[in-house]
Amino acid sequence: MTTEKLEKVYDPKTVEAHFYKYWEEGGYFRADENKSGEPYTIVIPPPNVTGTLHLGHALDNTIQDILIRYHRMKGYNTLWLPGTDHAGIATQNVVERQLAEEGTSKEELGREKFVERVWEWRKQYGGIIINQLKRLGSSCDWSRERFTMDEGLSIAVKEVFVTLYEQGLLYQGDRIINWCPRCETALADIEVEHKDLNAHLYYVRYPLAEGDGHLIVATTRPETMLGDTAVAVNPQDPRYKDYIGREVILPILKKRIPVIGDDYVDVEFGTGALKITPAHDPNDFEIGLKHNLPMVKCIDDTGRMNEEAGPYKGQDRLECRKNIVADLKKEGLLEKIKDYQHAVGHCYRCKTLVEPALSKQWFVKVKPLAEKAIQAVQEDRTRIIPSNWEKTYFEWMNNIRDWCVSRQLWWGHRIPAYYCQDCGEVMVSREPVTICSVCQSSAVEQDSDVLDTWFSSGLWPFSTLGWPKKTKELTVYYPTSVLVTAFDILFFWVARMMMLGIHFMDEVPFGEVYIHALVRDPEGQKMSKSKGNVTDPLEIMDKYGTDAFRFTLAVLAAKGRDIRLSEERIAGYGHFVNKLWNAARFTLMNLDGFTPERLERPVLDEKKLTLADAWIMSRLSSMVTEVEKHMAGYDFDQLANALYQFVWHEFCDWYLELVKPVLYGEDLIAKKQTQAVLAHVLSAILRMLHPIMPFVTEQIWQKMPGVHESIMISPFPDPEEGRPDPKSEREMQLTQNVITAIRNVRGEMNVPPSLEVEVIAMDENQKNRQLLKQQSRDILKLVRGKSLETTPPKEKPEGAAATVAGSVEVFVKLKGLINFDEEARRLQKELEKIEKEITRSNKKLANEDFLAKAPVEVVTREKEKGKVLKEKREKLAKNLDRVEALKG
RNA sequence: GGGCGAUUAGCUCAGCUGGUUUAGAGCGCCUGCCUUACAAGCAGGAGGUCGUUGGUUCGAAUCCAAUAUCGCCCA
Repeated sequence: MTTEKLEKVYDPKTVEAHFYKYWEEGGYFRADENKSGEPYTIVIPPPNVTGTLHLGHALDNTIQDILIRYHRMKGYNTLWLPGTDHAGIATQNVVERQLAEEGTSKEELGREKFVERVWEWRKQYGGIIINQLKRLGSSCDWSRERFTMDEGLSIAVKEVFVTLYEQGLLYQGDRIINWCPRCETALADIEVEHKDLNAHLYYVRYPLAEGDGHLIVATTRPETMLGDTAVAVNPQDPRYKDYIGREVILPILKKRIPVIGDDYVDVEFGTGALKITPAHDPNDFEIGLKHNLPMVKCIDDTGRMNEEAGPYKGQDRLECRKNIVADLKKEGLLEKIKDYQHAVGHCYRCKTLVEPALSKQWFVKVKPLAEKAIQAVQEDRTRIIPSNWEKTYFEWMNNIRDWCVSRQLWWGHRIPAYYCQDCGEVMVSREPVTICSVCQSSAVEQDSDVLDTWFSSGLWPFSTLGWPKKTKELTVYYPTSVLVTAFDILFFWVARMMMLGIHFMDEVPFGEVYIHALVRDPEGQKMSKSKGNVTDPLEIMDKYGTDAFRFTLAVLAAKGRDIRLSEERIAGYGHFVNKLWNAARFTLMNLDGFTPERLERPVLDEKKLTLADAWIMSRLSSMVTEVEKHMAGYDFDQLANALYQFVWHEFCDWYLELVKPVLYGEDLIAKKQTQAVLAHVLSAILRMLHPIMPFVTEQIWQKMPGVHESIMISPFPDPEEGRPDPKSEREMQLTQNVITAIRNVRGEMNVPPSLEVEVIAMDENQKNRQLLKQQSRDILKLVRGKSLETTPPKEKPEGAAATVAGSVEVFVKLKGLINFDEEARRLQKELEKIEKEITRSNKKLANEDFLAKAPVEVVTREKEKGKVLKEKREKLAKNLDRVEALKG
């Protein structure tokens, strides 16, 4: 058969588009729950529908795709389930902005119309990130794509909400929550980002109601004093304990408020007297409850002061702060202002300053759920990799507080709680409620709030498989095998899935959690749009090809490390893709007339294998073993590096060069055998690389003789496809050393490239001589040599440069060319190197403690090493003497 | 304030449970080559007291302690 040739340069663009379509249309991504085989499941961390692919996604999905493609080739029943997240706040913000541009607003539109608009928006733009994932080569089962607002997933959400309510694990209550005045919604604790701000500590005098004097309180938020309902001091504090029970006048509002005693007050902080604002601070709230204080909210939902703020009503909270400080100063009640640095909460979506505020919300009682989630990790039912994240996980889970799940948004899962307008009854129900179950009134209204997006994504590993229905998919694919994500959503998402998965499925949602690094810019900064340091993965893929990009991500994905992505690095691995391409081009050019019986296990005449063939087969065997090891350990950097090393520096640099004489030679039987090995090793390389570089490997694969199917479903190589052969590896090692030594001489002595040199190799070891004789054709070819004489040690040739490779003394005849000064210098340099090593080795061996305490094999090895070094030194020294004499 | 991590070649990073590592890779640098797979290439080369100081050990880039610098998370 004839082989189609490849183009000279690999062109990623056409290949990528072509093969993605080929895979998708061929149904290669599709999972089948009725198929046999051990299941291997990954659910994608669903990106926001509003999102576009960033480097974090690229890394995350590249890793998942590597795992999925690998396991698919290994014969697992593989499912990679994709989808997107409805991203409540983010999506609502996007559509609101769109409305603003049109000169309207969601309020003008009304809730129903607005939600329709969001769905429309989703239909139009929601597929963007999905297409970008395809661009990356992700082999997801798109026929199972899910969206957190899908009907099925919405049923799951309702079921979970109602069940938790029935179990007493979900309640409505008045608590301090984090309020974003821009988004006008409550946020969960972890949706708040704390940033250090340079602020001020204001010392304010609160005059005593009876008699002279005052208490000074220190606060960072003077505007909240309008909601103060007490001043607290520590009862142990001698400065203040007599004030307890008296009253002070709240400045500005001139209200009388009590001085109370509470251990909570830190005597060291500020003045030791603490203003208490129960409606605007979580700690003050607790104290307020304990002491039965009134709770006065003075800031409204938009961040403005309300009627409780008296003269400041209608002012923005920060404007009010300025004014109130000015007024206090005027009244002589401001003691001093100190610079003060402290962490202030910001909305993680819009970066607005968050306001702690008293509010009626729905909460999940997470403690009991968290306990089981902690246990699961302690018992290794879920392994977190790398394991140092376990500590962080435990830390967070142990200090977890009730989870505020209601959001004052319009876009999301509407809370299935209903309120009777007549008798006030609260009804939580799976079905819509129209009649009050207590008073039969029909004045029933559903809660206007929606649920936190993470509430629905917390169900992702099982809601996507059909839960609460008992589906075949659930039995086959749950629990999932591994969850791949960055640490920044370990708590947001992973912890929630753990808690809810265990609670509702009675089984952990995933056996392993692989936490990978965060991608940063070359300066180590977190990439963000506001910093303008964002690298667009799509531009990268356009420029260097998807395979080069994916390979780079894999190489950089070392555990427990942030990734700094530089373009030069990607370009470098682009060269690797091209190298592979050209190696394949060469191979295919030389397979004419060859039809493999079996590509995976070539039929070989073991006795007639050339040294190169036996060697590469042996190396291949170890390579496969290594690849499997790294794959199992999530060591993608080592995986990629090992393959790079093997392909470039063993397969290309050595094997392909050694194979040329056979392929161009007359011995047709030998040629056929080498063709079989060559084709086989290339095929194994392609299959090993395919999970990382899917496109180029598929393109080459399709050109291989005898191939009719996608590489995606070809078997992943196993070590048996190679042929472990330590003897050949040893022999090849010696051959390579001799070749390198001669090349070294040529380079150092500036031998003109066109000059073919005569070489003499001396060795007492007869086997070595025989080996070199056998390999002389290859050696001569790789060093541009004219002749190779192998002999036992004898008189050294004149006018030759000498070097040593193992036990072999190598002489390169350079009569007339040789510059003795230069040769002496070269030998001197080599000797110095050796001398250093010998000194080191001698020191070790002279140490009696070493001989006594180190393991025997280490000592033996060291002795052996010392012997070899000394022999080498002797040879070099003799040659140096000779050269020095000739210099004479 | 508590916790985690980093510090290795000019740059970006590997180096896993101490001893075949004489500390590696990519990019960059120097020398020579357009050798019919690849100049996105080939061959050769230079470049590191492994942040600092102590300790453990026969042996430390690797383990321990302190310290410096930087980064992240939590309060």
